[in-house]
Formats: sequence, C-alpha cells, structure tokens
Amino acid sequence: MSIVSPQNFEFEGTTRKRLLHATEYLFASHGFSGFTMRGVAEKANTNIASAHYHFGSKEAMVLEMLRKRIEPLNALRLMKLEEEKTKVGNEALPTRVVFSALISPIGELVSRDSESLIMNQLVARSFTEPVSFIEKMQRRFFKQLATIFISELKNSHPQANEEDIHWNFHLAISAMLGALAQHRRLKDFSNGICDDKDFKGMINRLICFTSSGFDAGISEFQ
Amino acid sequence: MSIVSPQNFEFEGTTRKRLLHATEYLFASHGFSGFTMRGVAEKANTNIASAHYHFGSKEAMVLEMLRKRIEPLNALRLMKLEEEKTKVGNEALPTRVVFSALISPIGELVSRDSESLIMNQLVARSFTEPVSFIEKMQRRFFKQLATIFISELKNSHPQANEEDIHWNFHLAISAMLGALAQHRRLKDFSNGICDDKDFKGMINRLICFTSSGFDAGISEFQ
DNA sequence: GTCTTTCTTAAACAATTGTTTAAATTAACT
DNA sequence: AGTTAATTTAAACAATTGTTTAAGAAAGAC
Repeated sequence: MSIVSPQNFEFEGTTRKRLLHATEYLFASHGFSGFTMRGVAEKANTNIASAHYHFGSKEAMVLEMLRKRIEPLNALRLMKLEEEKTKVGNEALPTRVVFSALISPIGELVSRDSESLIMNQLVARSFTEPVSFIEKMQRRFFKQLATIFISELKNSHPQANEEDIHWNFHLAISAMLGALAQHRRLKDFSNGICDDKDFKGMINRLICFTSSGFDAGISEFQ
Repeated sequence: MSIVSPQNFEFEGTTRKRLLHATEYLFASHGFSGFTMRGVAEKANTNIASAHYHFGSKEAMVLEMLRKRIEPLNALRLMKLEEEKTKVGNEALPTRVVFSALISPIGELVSRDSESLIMNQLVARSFTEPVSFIEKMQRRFFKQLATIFISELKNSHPQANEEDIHWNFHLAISAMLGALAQHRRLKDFSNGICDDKDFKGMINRLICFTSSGFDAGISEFQ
C-alpha cells in the first residue's frame, strides 16, 4: 500500500466515477500537463469523447475531482477544531492541538477509505501546479480554512506579532504538503530503513514537527 | 525582486547561455512537461533547432541546467559543514548548526548572484517532477549530500534511533523545499502582511523551524 | 410497440509537441 | 585570399495534444 502505487487493476462503477478515479491517479503522479485525456480514458476503460461528454474539458474534470476530495477533508478539519474549542471553553488552544486538527483528518480519511491515500499527493501536487485556474481554485478552497486556523493560532499566541504567525504557519503547511508529496524520498534517503507506507506514523510525526517548529519560530523572534 | 517574476527582458550572452537561462525560468514556473522548446527558443531569442544543436534534447538541456545550478550549491553546503566541524573539533555539532550549513548556502548564493533566486523554486519543483530520469538524477545529486548530513545528525544525537533521524530529516527537507517552491502562498494567506521577497528572513526562519522541529521529533519518540 | 433522452463510440479536427533535415550564414584557421 | 568547421535558420517531420462531430447503442417513458 504505497501512497501512489502503479494501478494495474481496473476501476469500477459508472463511467463518470471511473473517469474521476483515473484522473485522480494520473494527476497525482504526473501533474496537470503530464497526463493526457487518452490516458485517463484508457485507464477508465472508456472513450476520450465520453470524458468530454461528462465533464466538458480536461480542466473541468480535474477541478471536479479535486472538489470531491478536498471538501470532505476541510469539513472534517473544521469539525475537529470546533470540537477542541468546545472542550476548552474560553481557554486558548495549545499549538499542537490546532495543528492536530489540521493534520490528523488526513489520516482519518485514509483509514476510512484507503483510496483517499492518493488525495494527499494530489493536493500537494496541485499546490505546485502553475496552471492559473488551479491556483485560483486552491485559494478559494484553502484560503478560508487557513484564515480560520491562523486566527486560532493568534488566539493561542496573543503576544506574538502577526508576521511571525503567518511565516511559521506557512512553513508548517510547506512541511505538511512536502511530506505528503515527496514521501518517496524518505525511503530512498533512508536506504529502506523507514517505511513510507507508515501513514499513521507520518501524521503523528508531522504534528509534532510542525507544532514544535511553529512555537520555536514564534518565541525566537519576539 | 520576486522569487519568480515574469521575465520581459531579454537574456544576454551566448546562445547556449541564453538557452540555459530561459530553460531555468520556464522550468521553474511551469515544470518539465509544462514548458515547450519553442517557448524556450523564443525567450532566448533564437531558433528551436539551435536548442537541439547545443543540447540534443529537451531532457538533456534541463539536466545540464540543473547540474550547473545544483553543484555549486552543494559544494558550498559541504564547505560550510566542514568549517563548523573543524571549529568544534571532536564535539558533536548542534542540530541548528547542521541545518544552517544545509540551508544558509541558499541565501548566500542568492546574495552573490540574484539570478540564483530562481534556482530554489527550480530545485523544489524538480523534486515533484514525475519524469523518471529527473528522479534518478536527483538521487545522484542529493543522495550523497543527504547521507553526509544525516550521519552528522546521527553524531549530534547518538542516543536517537536511526528511524527518527531519517523521518525528521525528511520532514525538514520537505519544509525547506516546500517553502521555496510555494512562497507565493505566504503572501496570499497573509493578505500581504508578510513579504515573500524577504529572502534572508525566510532562510533564518527556516533554520529555526527545521532544527526545532527536528529536535522535538527526536526526543519525543525516544 | 414508438419516441425521447442518456450515454457511448469511432473518426476526424486543428493545434501543438519534440525532433530532424538541409540549406544558409558566420567564425576560425591556414 | 580560400577552405574548413561551427553555428544559425526556415521548413518540414511524425507523433500527440484537447476537443468536436455525428452516428450509433442503451435505457426509460408513454
């Protein structure tokens, strides 16, 4: 169960679902301009024209696929955050709890549906895509979420200046996305010592790494 | 001076240099399959065929461009590390010093030659490229460097287990590359409060963030 | 049954891709 | 000067790209 494994099996379900499924895998491993409509159609066991029939264009197909994956993840993140906030009442949340609400839902969705493994590489990759509409779309999808989490971090660090908060949040997000997108490097550089398939471990380590790095960056520049 | 700004000016020097220069900008902002030989030729103010005359293929041209940028950076990193090691003699290096040797050369090359700004986004992007030869090439370029730095971190943390070292080194690299590649997000999410052009600041924050995150990850799992 | 809508398919479209050819130009050297 | 090598260029190459067309099949409604 690698995060992105070569898919030799056939996708199931309606043509539309098979197309979205195939889009997911190909986009995640090749990027927007690195995969072709013909490749998607072949993997989904259907025709090129049917992809255009169902989605209109390559762009629209990718956007729809991203939307379906990202929306539930962000909803879970916000739910987690609200849960933690009601737990502590008026108190501020510890940094670690905020980042846990942001990161742990990734692992939870994966244990519910192992196919969402691919999503992480997918989201991470789309953050490095240059295609302008994807950038815009990501701002639409993530900016609101980021604003909420950043304001929560401001609550947790009332004495910190805003610039530090934003900078270190940025570094934390970079670590998260980078770790998800480049998991293969772990195996390569560790000569097989580390198991890049250990998803739970990665999530826990990420939460520890980002919250500690964040706090250090805040206190250091005060 | 944005890390990747749209290039309206003309490149200078020999045709070969102009081509490499143009390749740099286009690869950094569009990725391997996202830019075209015609686009490179136009930006370099020459013909498509001359690009093939000088380099043979698109692949070879990108590889040559990467090599020219990465080799001096890695040399500077190793020099810095050796400097610090001779300073302390037989003592182990603090985590922060190790990461400083890894990260600060990026900033130093930029202040020497502002054009190497682009390189960071370039290296970061090539880490998410799926093209197989690029993956191989990066292993060739970075694996040796990584091994050296990892063994230095082992010296600094003799009681830590190897798995933790590798995992947290991986997360640190992810943060570094992600921050370099996705600097635009900082400006977007901070509503312009943070200056993504503040390169020195980014380097310093990165060193602090990664070394703190690394140490936390090591001690936590002991 | 017939009609209508939904879906699938093969074929073609125009545009673009990396690459090659062969002729023209420039530079270097004797 | 003349000869050779190095470089540039326009044009064409075959392959591939996203997209469209138009005909056909499948399914459901009446």
